[in-house]
Amino acid sequence: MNEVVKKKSLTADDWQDAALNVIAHQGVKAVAVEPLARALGVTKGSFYWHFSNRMDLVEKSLAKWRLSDKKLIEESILTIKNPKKQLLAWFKLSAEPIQSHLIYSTLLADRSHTIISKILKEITLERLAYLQKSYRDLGYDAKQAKSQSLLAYSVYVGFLHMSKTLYGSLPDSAKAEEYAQFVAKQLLA
Amino acid sequence: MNEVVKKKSLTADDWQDAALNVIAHQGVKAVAVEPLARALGVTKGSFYWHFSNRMDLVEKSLAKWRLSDKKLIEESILTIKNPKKQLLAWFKLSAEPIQSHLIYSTLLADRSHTIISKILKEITLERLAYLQKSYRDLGYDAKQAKSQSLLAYSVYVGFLHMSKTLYGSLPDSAKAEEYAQFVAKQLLA
DNA sequence: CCTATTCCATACGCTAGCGTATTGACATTT
DNA sequence: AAATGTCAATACGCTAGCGTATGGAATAGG
Repeated sequence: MNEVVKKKSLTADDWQDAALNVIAHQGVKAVAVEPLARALGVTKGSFYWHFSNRMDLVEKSLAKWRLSDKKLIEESILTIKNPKKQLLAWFKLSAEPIQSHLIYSTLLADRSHTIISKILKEITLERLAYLQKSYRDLGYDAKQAKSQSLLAYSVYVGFLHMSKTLYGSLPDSAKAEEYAQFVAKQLLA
Repeated sequence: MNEVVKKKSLTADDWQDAALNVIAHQGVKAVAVEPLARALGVTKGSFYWHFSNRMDLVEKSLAKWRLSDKKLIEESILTIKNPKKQLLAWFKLSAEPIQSHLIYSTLLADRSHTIISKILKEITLERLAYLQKSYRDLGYDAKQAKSQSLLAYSVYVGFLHMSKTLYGSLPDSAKAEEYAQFVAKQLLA
C-alpha cells in the first residue's frame, strides 16, 4: 500500500499548483475555473470558496511562482561566491526545462491583462539587474555590463522559446551540455 | 478630397490583413469572428461567405504572412552579395519593430493548434538554415556554424520579446543602433 | 430589363465559461 | 448533543462567440 492517502479537501495551494501547471503549458488564457475544477475532481463550488474570481487565482498563483523562483535562485545560484562560476551556474540553470522557465515564457506572450504585464516587467528588470551586477563583478564597465546583460538575457529568452518550438530538433541532452558551454564561452568572453 | 474612396465590399484579403493585425498584437486566440466583423463594419454574414470557419481564416492569414515575409527577405537581404554585409543587414532588419516580427513572436507562445506549431517549426527551421549557411559562407566550419546560428537566432527571438515586455525601458532608438552594433560585433566575431 | 451572381444582414440554436445563491455533508469545537 | 465552521455540490442566470439558414440588396452580364 504505497499509495498516497487521498486528500479529503483541497487547499488554495492545490488550486494554485494546478493553475501554474496550466500556465506553464497552455498559458494564462487557458486557466479556466470549470475545467480546472474538473481536473481536480471537484466542482467550481469549491473554487469560489477559495478564490474570489478567476484573476484572483491567476494573481496568487503567479505570486507563488515568483516566491519559489526567488528561493530557487537564492539557494542554487547566490550561494556560489566566485562571480564567474555563479554566472555559469545561472546559464546552466536557465537551460534546464523546469516549470519556472516555462511559466516565464508563456507570460511573455500572454500579456492580455495589465497585471501580468506589470509582473513580467518587474521580474525581467530584476533579472537584468542581477545579470548586470554579475558582469560588473566580472570586471566589465557599466556600459559594457548593460549591453552584455541584455544580450545574455535575450539568449535566455530566445532559447526558452526555441526549446518549445523546435522540440525534437534541438541538440539532444547529450549535446546540450556542449552547446551550453559554447554559449557560456561566447557570453563570458 | 484626399480621402480614399470607401470600398463597397470586402475581399478575403481585407479579412486576412485584419486578422494578421490582431495576431501581431493580441495573438491567435484573439482572432474572433464577430469582433473582427464589428471592427470591419460588417457582420459575420460576410465572414462566412469568404471563409469556411475561424481556423480557415487563421491558416490563410498565416500563409499570406509567410509569403510577404519571404518576399521581404528576398528583396532586402538576399540581394546583398557580400556575406558579412548580408548578415549585418539581417541583424538590423530583425531589430526593426515591423509587423512580421510581432506575428512571429506571438506565434511562439500561441501554439494551441497543431497547425500553428507546424508552421512555426517550419519557419524557424528555414531561418536557422539560412543563418547556418550564412555563417558557413563567412568561413565557419559546420559545427561552429550550427551553434553560432542557433545562438544568433536565440538573440533575435529573445530581443523580440524583450522589446514587447520592456517597452519604454529598453535602449531608445538613439541608442538602439549602438546596441545593434554591439550585438553584431558579438555575433560576427 | 431581367436574371444570376456576389456580398452581406438578420435571426436562430448551441456551447463554454463566469459568477451567485443556496443547500448539504462533515468535522471541530463547546 | 448542539452549534459552528469548513469545504463542496447543485442549480441558476448571464455573456461571448461559433456556425447555419435564409432572405435581400446591389451589381454585372446577357
